[in-house]
Amino acid sequence: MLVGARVTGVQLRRRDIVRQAGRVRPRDLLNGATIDTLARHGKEFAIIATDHRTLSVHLGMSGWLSWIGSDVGGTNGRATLDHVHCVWHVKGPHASGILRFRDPRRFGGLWTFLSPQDWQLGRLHARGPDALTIGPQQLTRNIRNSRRAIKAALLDQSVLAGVGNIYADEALFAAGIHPATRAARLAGDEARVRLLCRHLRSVLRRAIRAGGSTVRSFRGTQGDVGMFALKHNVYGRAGQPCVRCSYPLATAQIAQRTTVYCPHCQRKTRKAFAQA
DNA sequence: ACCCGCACCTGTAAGC
DNA sequence: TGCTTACAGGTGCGGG
Repeated sequence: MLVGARVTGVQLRRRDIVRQAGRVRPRDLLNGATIDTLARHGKEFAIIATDHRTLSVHLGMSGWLSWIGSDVGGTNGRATLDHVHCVWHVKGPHASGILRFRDPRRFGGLWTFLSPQDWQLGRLHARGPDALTIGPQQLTRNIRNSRRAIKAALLDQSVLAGVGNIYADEALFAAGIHPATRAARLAGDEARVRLLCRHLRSVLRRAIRAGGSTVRSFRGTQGDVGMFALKHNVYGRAGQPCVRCSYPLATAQIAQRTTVYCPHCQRKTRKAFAQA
């Protein structure tokens, strides 16, 4: 809906959601631009204009981009303007409508750049490879000198970009890896790193296909809930029986985040797993 | 160099 | 009902 369309108006309702010093002009927020492409790396998204102006968006914990097509008076049309920090009016050959950035907690934000290269330099330089494409060799290289828990490493966006608390827990469960396993120790086990990479990709792909994980407030651009939470095997299921072995799922705090895992299916070493 | 702990926000649900 | 507390999808920074 956005690609090929022209931004005919921008309304910034809350200045400090744009993470930039000094004045923010409408043109910084793509006013007047024609949208050329959309890009994403990890959890960061960008709208790139034909004149190379680039606006990047991070949703943080509670951010939401919503689309209200002017042709449908959908339910989003009556949605509240509470915590809507920026509004774009868009006219295009395929669709016209209103894009809104809403973020109650304001952990998310907008970043403005003159080119996609500036976006790379300014925001992506410290990010690891995207979780959907990272290979076992790259992952091994990025964790082999780290003594922290593998869960903490997966949450570190400079190791790999795109995995958060939900999908870290889900991927570790799928791969049968204990979340507290030392990253460097795991790096020494080629087979298990390969397994982890495969499951990271598969969990993320399936979650995207299901429209994401709605735990409480998450919504897709059309206001729809994501159905992947129904498929969570561990996240949000502490105390409930493991789907694989029925043993009650345990919780731990790792990197200050609630971590849910199966103490039976996720052993720290393959040896222990084999002995079980 | 690495990584922990906390701060940054608001909304919601549970407990009393 | 109303007040208090705990917790939630993320990241950036100070400092140990």
